[in-house]
Amino acid sequence: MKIGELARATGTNTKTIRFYEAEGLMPEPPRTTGGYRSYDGESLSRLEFILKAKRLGFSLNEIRGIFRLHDAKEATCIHVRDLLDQKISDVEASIEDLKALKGDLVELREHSIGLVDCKTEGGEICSIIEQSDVAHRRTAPAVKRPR
Amino acid sequence: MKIGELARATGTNTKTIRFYEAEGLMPEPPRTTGGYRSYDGESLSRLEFILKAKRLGFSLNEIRGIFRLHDAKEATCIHVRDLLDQKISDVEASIEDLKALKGDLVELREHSIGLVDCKTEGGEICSIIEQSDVAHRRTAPAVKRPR
DNA sequence: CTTGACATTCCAGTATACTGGAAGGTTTAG
DNA sequence: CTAAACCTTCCAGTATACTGGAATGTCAAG
Repeated sequence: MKIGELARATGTNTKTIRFYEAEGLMPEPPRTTGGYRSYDGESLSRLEFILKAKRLGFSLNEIRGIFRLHDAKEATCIHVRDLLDQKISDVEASIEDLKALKGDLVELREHSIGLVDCKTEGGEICSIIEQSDVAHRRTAPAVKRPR
Repeated sequence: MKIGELARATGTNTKTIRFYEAEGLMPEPPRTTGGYRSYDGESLSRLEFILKAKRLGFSLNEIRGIFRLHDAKEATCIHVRDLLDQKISDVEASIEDLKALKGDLVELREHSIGLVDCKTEGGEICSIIEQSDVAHRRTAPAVKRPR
């Protein structure tokens, strides 16, 4: 199986697979006489594993950690269970943060209904934001939505 | 006001202020004879504005957009209101994503209680993750928590 | 005059996860 | 034989928001 086939089989692309190899997530596969990477079913499983774990919100670094145990032939389940617990509590905390942020934003939005214009009087930039009292907030998390 | 004082007054640091200047968020201030940046109250307001907006989850790029209007002497409130609406719906969508992710993770966690060990039998890496059916999920958002 | 705190510029690095492109080699069909 | 499709390496760039450090200059106190 060449790299392009593996890419198609997993819904990734060749760049990403080579990147994972360079990052030590995928093992270096044997090569054909022409120098092409030649993958087997194990590579396919490994790549599928990476993609599943990523979908669950594991970082490449966390995935690397799982593989380190696996490649040292140690049991990974206990470790993964811990990661899972950690991730669940991180996700819960993130949800709470976002709810608090949403509260602040909605309040600001409601407050801004009355303002027809906040045209720069005396050095103001935008009274909606300037009049917000967000000293209690930590910097909000990124919420960029994929298009 | 020198850069260090401005930093102290706002709870930032000098590196960040110079960075904002390089990014076009802070104007280039006048210099003392010695070449030191010399800030006034307007700079202070501007920096405070940046920090408030950031706390509300606006990116530097979005803040730049607000300033572009302001510096062109156009009303910023309508624009900010739109940003606010956008951000609110982004935050709502993020919350929903995270709830779905949490559901998946909790399910996996519960499923994993029964497993004493998933020691590598026949090429398995970790059955907790491998047996998860996450084809329906898009890649989960980052949930790294600041320590 | 010296010392220390503060300032300057400039370049480079951090973290994350890739992506783009150049320049070239291999394989397969026609 | 040639053209297309696919592969190779290597370097650099994307986005975000800074941070670190070197080498050097300024200023006020003692």
